[in-house]
Amino acid sequence: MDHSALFQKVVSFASAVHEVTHEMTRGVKDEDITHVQYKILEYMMFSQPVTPSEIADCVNLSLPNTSRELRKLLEKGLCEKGVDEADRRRQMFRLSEEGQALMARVFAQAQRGFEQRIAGLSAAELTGIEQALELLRKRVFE
Amino acid sequence: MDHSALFQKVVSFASAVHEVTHEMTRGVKDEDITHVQYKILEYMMFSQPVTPSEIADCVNLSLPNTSRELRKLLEKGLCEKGVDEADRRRQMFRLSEEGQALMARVFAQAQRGFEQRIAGLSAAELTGIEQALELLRKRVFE
DNA sequence: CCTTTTGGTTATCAAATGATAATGAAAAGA
DNA sequence: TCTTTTCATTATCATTTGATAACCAAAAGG
Repeated sequence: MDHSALFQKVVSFASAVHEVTHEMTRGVKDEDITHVQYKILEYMMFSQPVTPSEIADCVNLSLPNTSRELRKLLEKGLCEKGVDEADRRRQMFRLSEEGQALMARVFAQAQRGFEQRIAGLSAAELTGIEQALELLRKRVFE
Repeated sequence: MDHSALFQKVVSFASAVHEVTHEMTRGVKDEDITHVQYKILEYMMFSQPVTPSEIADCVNLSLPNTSRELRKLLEKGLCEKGVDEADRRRQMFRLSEEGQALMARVFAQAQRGFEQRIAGLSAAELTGIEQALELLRKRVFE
């Protein structure tokens, strides 16, 4: 079975998501971090604590490069490191206070952009959006 | 009015889209092009012909850098250049045969990944996906 | 005409990212 | 215990990307 038409819609949808994301997170430029460093911090926000291997998987980075970026984040004081006492090979990373504050700033600005986008929508429409998000996430985007 | 919860869902959804996109387009690595070059070709697929300025806008690239990447794509024979006779400052770019073939290969592989993701879904569910895509695109992602 | 603006190109440099090899330390397994 | 595997780090290099200045040609606008 061929679903070319649907596939093309998904592709161009993904492209739109990329562009809007890029626009909404432009506040990152005001902070002293690079784009991949931001991705790492963002990932830490949603799942803490995390190991370098997990980060490498989810952010699509090699382990050595992940390690390098984590070191930079540590130097900037944006995250903290601990050891998993159950398995002392595993290094556990989490956001520091400062890292949380940074992400709060970036998110606050992004959220303002988001609020503008959805301004004027009814409660029913917002529910529709939420359901659409969940549907796509479950069926298409893992 | 504050929609933090919905906003967070959008953020993590966008992140999932990024990841799946990355996974589906890993066929790009087999081709002799970089990621931004691929983005440019992808953009050309959906709107042809395009000027450097338009590309720069949509791919979030400065004009000089866009020009540089377009030159590389020309050298690789993946796109063609023409002049807008109405306004001879404007350069019109479009995919070459070879560029189309390249994109066809990448898309074919990506579509296989997509087909696997949606394998086993009913026609009704597919329609639901399509509607969700359109809703989100219109209300949230421009 | 002459000036200004717009669209594009080239050149150049700094920074970020990708890739790989070598190493170490802890755990798992024989 | 000894070997192998896993997780992580450091170091290094090539490539890609970002940013900026200088420049050119065509159009627009007096």
